[in-house]
Amino acid sequence: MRHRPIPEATVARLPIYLRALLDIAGDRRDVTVSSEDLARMAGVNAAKVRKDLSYLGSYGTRGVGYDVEYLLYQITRELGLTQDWPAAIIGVGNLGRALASYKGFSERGFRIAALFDVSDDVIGSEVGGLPVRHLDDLKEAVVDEGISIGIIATPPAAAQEVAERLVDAGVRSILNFAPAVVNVPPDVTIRKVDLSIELQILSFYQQRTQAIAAAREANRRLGSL
Amino acid sequence: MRHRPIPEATVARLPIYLRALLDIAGDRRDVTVSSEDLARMAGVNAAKVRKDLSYLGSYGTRGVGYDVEYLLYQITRELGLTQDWPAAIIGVGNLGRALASYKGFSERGFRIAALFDVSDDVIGSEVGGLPVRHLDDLKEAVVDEGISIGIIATPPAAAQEVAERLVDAGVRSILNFAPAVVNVPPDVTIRKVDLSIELQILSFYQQRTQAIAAAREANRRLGSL
DNA sequence: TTGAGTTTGTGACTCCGCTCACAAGCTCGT
DNA sequence: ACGAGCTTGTGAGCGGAGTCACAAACTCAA
Repeated sequence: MRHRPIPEATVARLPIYLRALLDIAGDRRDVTVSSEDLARMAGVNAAKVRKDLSYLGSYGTRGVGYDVEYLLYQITRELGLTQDWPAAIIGVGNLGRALASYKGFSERGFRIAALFDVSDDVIGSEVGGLPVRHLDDLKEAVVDEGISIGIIATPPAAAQEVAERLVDAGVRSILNFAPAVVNVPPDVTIRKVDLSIELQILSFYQQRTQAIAAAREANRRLGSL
Repeated sequence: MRHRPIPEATVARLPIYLRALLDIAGDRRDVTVSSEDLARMAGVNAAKVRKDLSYLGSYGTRGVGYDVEYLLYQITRELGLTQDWPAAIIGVGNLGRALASYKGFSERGFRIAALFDVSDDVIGSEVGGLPVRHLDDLKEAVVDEGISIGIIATPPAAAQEVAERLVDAGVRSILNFAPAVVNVPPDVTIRKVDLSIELQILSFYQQRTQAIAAAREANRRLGSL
C-alpha cells in the first residue's frame, strides 16, 4: 500500500484532517485519536479516514488509534507545509484586496509575498502592508523572491494572459479566482475557485426541490377532484 | 435518457457551458455551436459536453450543432436562474466585505439582499450600499425579504451556529467560506469554499514534483560514482 | 435522389472512489 | 497467560463518471 500514489480525493481531504488535528492538539485534548472521532470532526465516514491515512503509511495502532502529534507531522510533511511557499496575487480589485489581507492564509502558513496589477490607480499604493507593483515586474519578483504560487484575481478577460506570464516566470502552481477557463501546460497545476458557479449550483438544487414540491402540490389538487 | 436525474458532475459544469454560451451570444458570433467548439471553450472534451447536454434533453441537431439561444435558455431554466434568489451574507469582515461588493454575483444574476454581523463596530454601517444588521434580525429578514441563500463569511468558530440559525430561519441553500466543518439537516444543501485548502492542495502537488526532481538528482549522482 | 461530409446521442468499457465487513493486532484486567 | 473489547488496515463489491467509438440523422451540392 505504502508506495502507491495518493489519490486526488484523498489529497483534497488531508487539509481537513490537518485542521481537525490542530484543533485537538491545540486543546491538548488527547494524545491519540480514533478514526471514528476524526471522521466526526471532518464530517466524513470512519472507513474513509482510515483508508486515506493508510495511503500515508501505517501510522495508527490497532486498539488505540492515531498519535495526534505524529499524524500532524506526517500530514504536514506530505502536504509540503514544512517549507513555505510564497504567493503572489495578481489583480488588486475587490477580491484581490480581500485575499491580500485574509488572515486564513497566514494562519495556515502561506505568505503573500507580492501584489501586482496593471492600473496606475493602484500601483504604488499599499494593500495589507505590501506595495502593489506593475505586472511587468512579475518575472523579476518571482525569481528574486522565490515565489511559487500565483493567485489570479483579475477580471476574466485578463486571466489567460496573466496565467501565461506566471508560467513564463516559472510559477508551477496557480489558483484562479477569475470566472474564466484558463489553459496551462501539463506540468503546471491549476485550481479554480469560482464564486458565482457555486451559487448557480445551489440555485439548481433549490430550484429542483421547489419544482418537486410544486409538482406534488399539483398532483394533490388533481387527486382531490 | 430525458427523465433520468442530472448527475452532480454535470450540474457543476452547466454554469461553465452557460458562460461560454453567453460569450458566443454576446459576440453575435454564430447561431449554432458544435460540441467540439463548446468543449474547447469550456476546457473539457467534446463527448462529455454531448453527454452532459443530453441529460437536459435532445436539444442538438445532428450535422449542425446546438442552437445557441435555445441552449442558453434551457440551461438557464434548468439551473433555476429564471427567478432570482436573494442572498444574505453573514459576517462582514475582510471576506464578507469583498463578497458584498463583488460584481461577479450581480453579473450572474445573484443579488445580495442583506448583511449581518454581531459586532457593534460594523452594525449600522454601510457596505456595498447595504446596511449591516444584527444577526438577531436574520429570521425576520429571511421571511420578509424572501432570502433563499445564506453565505457564511464568519470566523470558523461561529460557522456552525450561524448555519443553524439560517436553517431555523428557513434557508435551504448555504455557501460556507469559513474554514470549518458545518453540519446541516439532509434537506439543506451546503457547499464550501475553503481558500487555504486550495493552497494546501497546490502545495502538495508542488512539493511532490520537487521531491521527484530531488530523487532523480540523487540517483544521477549515485549513478556517476 | 444520391452520396459525401458533419455532428449528435448513446451503448460499452474502464477507472476511480466510497462503503462494507472482517481479520489482524493492540490494551488491559484478571 | 489469556480472553474480552477496541481499533486499524484492507480486500471485495458497487456505483458514478469519463472516454471511445459508431450508428443515426442532418445539410448541401450535383
